[in-house]
Amino acid sequence: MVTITDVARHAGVAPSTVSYVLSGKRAISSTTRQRVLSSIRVLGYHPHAGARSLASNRSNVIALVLPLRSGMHLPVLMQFAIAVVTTARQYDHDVLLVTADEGPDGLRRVAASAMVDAIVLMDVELNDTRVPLLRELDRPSVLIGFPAEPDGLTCVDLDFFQAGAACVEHLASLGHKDLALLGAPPAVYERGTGFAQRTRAGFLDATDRLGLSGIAIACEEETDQVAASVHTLLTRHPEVTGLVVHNEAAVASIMVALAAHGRRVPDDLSVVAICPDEVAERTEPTLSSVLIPAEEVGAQSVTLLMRKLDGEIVPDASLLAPRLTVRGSTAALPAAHGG
Amino acid sequence: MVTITDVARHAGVAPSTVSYVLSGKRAISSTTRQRVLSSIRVLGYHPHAGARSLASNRSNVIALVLPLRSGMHLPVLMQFAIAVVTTARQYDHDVLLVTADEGPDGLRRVAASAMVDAIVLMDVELNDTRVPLLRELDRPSVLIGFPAEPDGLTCVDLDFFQAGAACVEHLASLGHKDLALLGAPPAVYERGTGFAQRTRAGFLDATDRLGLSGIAIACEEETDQVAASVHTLLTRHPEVTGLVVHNEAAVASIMVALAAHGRRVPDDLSVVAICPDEVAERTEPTLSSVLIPAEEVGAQSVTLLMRKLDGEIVPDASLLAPRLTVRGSTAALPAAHGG
DNA sequence: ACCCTTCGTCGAAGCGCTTCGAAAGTCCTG
DNA sequence: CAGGACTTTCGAAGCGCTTCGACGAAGGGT
Repeated sequence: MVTITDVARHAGVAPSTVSYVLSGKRAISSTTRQRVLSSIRVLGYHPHAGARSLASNRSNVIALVLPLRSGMHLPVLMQFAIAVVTTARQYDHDVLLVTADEGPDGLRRVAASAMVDAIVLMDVELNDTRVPLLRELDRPSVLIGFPAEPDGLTCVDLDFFQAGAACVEHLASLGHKDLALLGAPPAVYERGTGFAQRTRAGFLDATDRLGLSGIAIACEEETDQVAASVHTLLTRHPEVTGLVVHNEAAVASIMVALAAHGRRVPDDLSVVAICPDEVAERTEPTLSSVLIPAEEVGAQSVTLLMRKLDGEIVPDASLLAPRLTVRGSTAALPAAHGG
Repeated sequence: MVTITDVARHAGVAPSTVSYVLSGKRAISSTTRQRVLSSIRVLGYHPHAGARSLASNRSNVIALVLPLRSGMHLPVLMQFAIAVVTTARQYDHDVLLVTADEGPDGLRRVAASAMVDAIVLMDVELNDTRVPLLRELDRPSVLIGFPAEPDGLTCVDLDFFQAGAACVEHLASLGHKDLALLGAPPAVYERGTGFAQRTRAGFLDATDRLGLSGIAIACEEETDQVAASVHTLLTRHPEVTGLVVHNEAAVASIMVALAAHGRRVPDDLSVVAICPDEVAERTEPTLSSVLIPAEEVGAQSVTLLMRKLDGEIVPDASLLAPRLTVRGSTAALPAAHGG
């Protein structure tokens, strides 16, 4: 192994000088710096991470904590993770992947052993058991999602309230007056995952505000139950012409169920989904949708974390604006509608 | 921060004694051990990871390297990742997530800086640029997937050859004689990702061996192109009654396209897929399938890695046997078939 | 010519841990 | 009861790095 002493000897300087060249914490003359850098290159020197973290109290590693319930939609989780890693690297940090199945102890361990400098919590729930722990740990942290009491915590997420509203506004602009929301499974609402509720609130608020009729119902993920939900909705509320779907897993089944009911999309019924682009583009017709900007959320959370590590004060809540992409599943309501 | 010296003082022993209690590398009397352990608990001591890695040359961290092309199916990747983390924890190791977008340098960096003891490479391709680097690094490693020249490398994967064969055998056992394989997109075959080719080889070998007719064609992932492929297949080869699908992303579209052609599954056509269970269970009818045992592969790779870290010799190739689950998409060929 | 800065570099201490050799204590054996 | 063989614990060195104080050399003002 090549050590800083080897580099120093090769360059004819003191080890501390090499350290200062690398960290830039003191001025080093240009000629010396060049000599040191070239020695580093020649010898293929890489600082020993452990030694560095021992001496400097900084590991340059952040923890990325996966949610407790892996019921969460995996591809989106993965997109988050990739964005977090990529962004962290831009700040010269690495990422330690921590699962919650050790319980909160895993978090405590990586923090207390000085393995990580800071923490990103993914897919935070309203009553997340990891959150109290986070408060007692002294490490900077950022949450993706919102817990019940986010005071003093830094949280990042898509603005689901706005997302729900954006869907309503889009449908309203096309002339639709009778809207429905097919949301997450009932269990998700009960569990109190914030995003489902916030979407529903945004949906209801917007329909109210615009003087439209809006029905919000939960929706399971399994094909047959989806069919049942759709059946119930369409028979009880045949007047509905605009449908908002906030349930990635059920999207495909819902489209099938609508077809089975003889409702053509978008001719008879316009559909807007809140889901990743890839899901929206894999249906027939493609879905107008509000995407979950996983990359943006991941990148933003790391950026905030780095600012906190630098001692900056950052805003408590960062809500990323929804972006609605119009595709093939929404169309204007025909002028003469039976009503 | 609580250090080993604090613990030693509290327990009335030398720091080295505490260290030996923790590592078990020397015998410590039961009474002393109890005293030390209780001090550790009382003080809430966690060893400093950096100091430990500096002194012992072991970081107890392994690198998990994501594939270069994130085109790979993300949920499966995530399942791998979770399994790797969970298993690593059982061996008291943590996992550093490394993306390949820094190029091979990222790998070199984490290895050379002693940040990780060993490396797991996910989704290895036939001509993977990371593989030569792995050979020059001295760290133990395990690959998930097979490169073109796996000599001397430890590789783990589903046995795709057997998987292709298993699908054929299942269909054959139901009396089907004319089979087809809808595989990965052409680009995947060209790129040389081993698993696609191995499945095809297994499929063709088995049809050959059993004296069946077998047609293997590639298949894109987009809905309209899938429809075109299915159309071509069914019109050119109307005799086909058994279909093997090895393309997760296209599964749903294929089912739709078959229906559009008036082919009922499984009445007119039996379908077996090679895909994760969740995909197989979300179609109508549910799909008989060979699953990609992501958890098993992830766990197995870590287990092998740990054995290598302990200096054991492990087998070069670990092929996990396919397991076929019969669901609703396969049925016996009616005795009298127009042929 | 002198003192006072400023700049660039060096040397040494110390981060918290592991590990090796040795010391102290215990127990047999002859 | 001396001497060997263990057992259990200690002390100190050292892992590779950062950082702080200090020092010599230049430069500026008087």
